[in-house]
Amino acid sequence: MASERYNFREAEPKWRSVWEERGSFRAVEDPDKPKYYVLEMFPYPSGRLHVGHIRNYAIGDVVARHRRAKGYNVLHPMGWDAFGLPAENAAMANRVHPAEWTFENIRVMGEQLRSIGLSYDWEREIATCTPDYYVHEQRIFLEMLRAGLAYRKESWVNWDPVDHTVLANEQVVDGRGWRTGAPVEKRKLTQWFLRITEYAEDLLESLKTLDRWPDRVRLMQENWIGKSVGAQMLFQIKGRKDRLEVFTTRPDTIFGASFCAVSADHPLAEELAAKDPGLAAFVEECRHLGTSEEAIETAEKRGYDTGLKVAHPFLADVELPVYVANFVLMEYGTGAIFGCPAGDQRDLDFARRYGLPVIPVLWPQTAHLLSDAEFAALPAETRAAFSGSPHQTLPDGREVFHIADTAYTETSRPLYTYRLGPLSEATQYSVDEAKDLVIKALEASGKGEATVRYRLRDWGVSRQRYWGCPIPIAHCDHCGVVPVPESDLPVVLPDDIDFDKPGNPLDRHPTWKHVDCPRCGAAARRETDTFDTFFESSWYFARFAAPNSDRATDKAAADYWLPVDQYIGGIEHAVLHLLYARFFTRVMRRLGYLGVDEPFAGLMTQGMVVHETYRGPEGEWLYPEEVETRDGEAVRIADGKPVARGRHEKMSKSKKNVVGLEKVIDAYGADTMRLLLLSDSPPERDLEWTDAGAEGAWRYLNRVWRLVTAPAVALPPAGTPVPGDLDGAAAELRRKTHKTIAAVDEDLVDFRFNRAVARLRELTNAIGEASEAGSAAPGLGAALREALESLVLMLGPMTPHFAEEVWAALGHDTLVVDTAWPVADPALTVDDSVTMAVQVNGKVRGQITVPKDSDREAAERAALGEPGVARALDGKTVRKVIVVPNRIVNVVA
RNA sequence: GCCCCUGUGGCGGAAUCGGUAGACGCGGCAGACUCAAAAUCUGUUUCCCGCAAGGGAGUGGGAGUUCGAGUCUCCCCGGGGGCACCA
Repeated sequence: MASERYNFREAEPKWRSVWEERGSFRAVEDPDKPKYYVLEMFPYPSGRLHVGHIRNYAIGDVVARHRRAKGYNVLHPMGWDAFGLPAENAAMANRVHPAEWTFENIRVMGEQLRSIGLSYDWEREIATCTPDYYVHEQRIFLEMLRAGLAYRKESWVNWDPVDHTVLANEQVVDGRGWRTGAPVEKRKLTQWFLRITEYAEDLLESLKTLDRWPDRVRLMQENWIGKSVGAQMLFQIKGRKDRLEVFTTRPDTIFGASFCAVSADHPLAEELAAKDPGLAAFVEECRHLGTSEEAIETAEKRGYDTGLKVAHPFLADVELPVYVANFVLMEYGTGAIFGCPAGDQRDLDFARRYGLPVIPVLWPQTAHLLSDAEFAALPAETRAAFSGSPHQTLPDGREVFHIADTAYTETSRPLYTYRLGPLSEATQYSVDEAKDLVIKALEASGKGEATVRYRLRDWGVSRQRYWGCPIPIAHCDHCGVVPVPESDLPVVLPDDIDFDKPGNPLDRHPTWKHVDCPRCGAAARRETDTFDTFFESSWYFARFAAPNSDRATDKAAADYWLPVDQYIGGIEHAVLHLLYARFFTRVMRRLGYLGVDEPFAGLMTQGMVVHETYRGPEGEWLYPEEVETRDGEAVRIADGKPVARGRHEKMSKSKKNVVGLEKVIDAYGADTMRLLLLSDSPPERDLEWTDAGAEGAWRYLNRVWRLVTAPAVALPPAGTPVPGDLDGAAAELRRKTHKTIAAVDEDLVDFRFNRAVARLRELTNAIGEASEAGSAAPGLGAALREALESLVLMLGPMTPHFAEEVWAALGHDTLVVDTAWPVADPALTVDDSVTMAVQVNGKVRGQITVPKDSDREAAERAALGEPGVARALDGKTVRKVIVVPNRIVNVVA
């Protein structure tokens, strides 16, 4: 006798071991089958998983299982992004070795992932902190070094004072470290860099080919790469031999230039500061200026006059003073600018402060350019209006232009009146024409040229930390920087380290860093920096193709599996990991490892799982299980004190609004959790986790369970064909079944899991209704069996254990994971008759049911015969009837 | 400041092409079963007027295009995100 409720506690472990024994998810290259590589961003093993983490994997598993059922050869691997700072922090806090901490977390999280029935090929599991894995990146690095794609240089870097390490530009968010949130300091250090900028144009251009990526992510990468088209200009420094190199996107404004300025970090500033204590003090001050948003908003535009002058490239009698200015960034362009106060607000603020000329070079062609004298003659209140905009209409009707303290940056007008110095006196050009004229003149005189600049910087990969991949380099007093020979790889991290003091334990290790120079044999020092941990995640997808290869990957296997057909992960990696991985793929192709340029053909960025937050009487965060609702008020269970319900936020340990995985699985089973994670919201949006939602999903599974185990109408045995000539409830159910199959298939391909679930629930409702409606109808049992079996097969990707249990209960001795996706009969997905709405003047006044594809006349006749329509038309003349076949009739009266 | 996304019942959301707005679920309400409860089932649930039949309004606000607009165009408002002293 079947139990009234589905027993997930027994069923879930049982089916998992069946799949495991049969190797159901093992991936083997097979050239005769279409391949499909689905990958979820692999996790950092930080501790325990909660339900918020699972959404990503649940989505990936639906995709993998659906594709498998559709006949694809699916690769669905899982691994661990296992190097990282939390392991070191845990080591310092708990005196546990980072490796021990990491592998324990991998064990726990691996068990957790296994407990939800994800269809991974666990034989391909990798952990990036093992020498087996990182030896390959040491080799790739040495190959990059030889190819000129890696280099060492001294530069200003972002220093995280809490983690005691350098950060890449991508890891600095609003002037703060991405992990610690601490304000980033500037330090000058010698670091290893990877030449990602060499691929800037390719990375930008190829974004256009990634048509299965969200536009949002492509846009963010586009902004990050930040292409600017402009000109490089050379200004001769008076009394010196060298020239000042400046980058501008607006060469057309050169005739409005009134000064040049360089960054405090510019070599010229450093050189001059050595002899000028005032300048040295100013430079020092600039370096301490914060880079946060508030700091920038409030910072005044300040400068220090170096006393140097440069020649204007076109005007022989004009000299421009050179300042060191606090608003010029060394990181962008050349670290030097020319200032055109009329066309740039910062330059204008600066010019007003230091009494520099403001020379308009462009203004709306219809406006009269006021001279200073004309402007001074205006009444005070009229002059005040120019603070808002330099373009004004005077009380006497004259349209005029004069710059007070707002620069004129308008660029949307096609034509300006330009003052292009000797190139042309005031005349009309578009901005683009003016730029071209100036650039041609620059190139003709050897004082500059058209150029393209990118915001993207080379990727600094040195980290002053222990728990990362050692950089395979030795430093020798005689030979300098010497790569470790390939035969000596891997350079393995030492185990015996201590974390008593902050900083890098590799630096303090008594023996590890001492090594004989690979070139001359003299005593040398190992590089003690390790790689940025984004190094590991930049190529792991290629390793999964051949996880045991003695090369980073196997070319044939990689050619078979790559690119990843569907990648799934959080939006937070839109520029970090996803950009680095695209770069690495290009590098690995160049080095002969891969045959593709783009690692991820399809990308889906899933939303977060959010949960209500709770705060107790003292404002402290409370876990959901500490809170209950009494008489509509939230109270703390322990003492009944009132609890404030807060915003619904991303599940996080710090806000305590997490729901433990084990708790949910214990109460409802993994399938209920999976179903809820898929059903309530579209995957790219945030999803609210509620107990009521879990209850609802659990109720649904039991409803299906009862329909199968206690059917109202006896089901024929498995394998009984459905009669071709059904009618009534049986025929209707059959149509519903086939329509659902077609629709769900499409929904899953398009990641509309919430809609797929809704359709399955509709089919379930239809099954329930049909069993009640016509117990005597001929063929109903067979139609019910077909409906139930289709339903179960379609539930397979979402609730896999449940589907197997129900499939067996339906009398099958096969597995759902080995059964093909149901096929919709096209003849059964369309109806013979259609219901059309009838509108009168755009308002719905009735409905008609007519044979499908009825001609216009028939539909019109039926529509006008509707009582509700006739009533609405009473006393009116029909002027026009619009018939949209099979959809709508609109009567215009 | 620039760029992007988004706004639909009490709530999550559906409406693929401009064609019956609110599928499906959550929550609520009423009822059945029960000694009672749980579980389950049935009905109902956008708002307003009405006993009802029926009518009116309605997709953030305003205008427009159209026989017809949640969907297209323009302006405005709210929410979220990205970039940013970027020359």
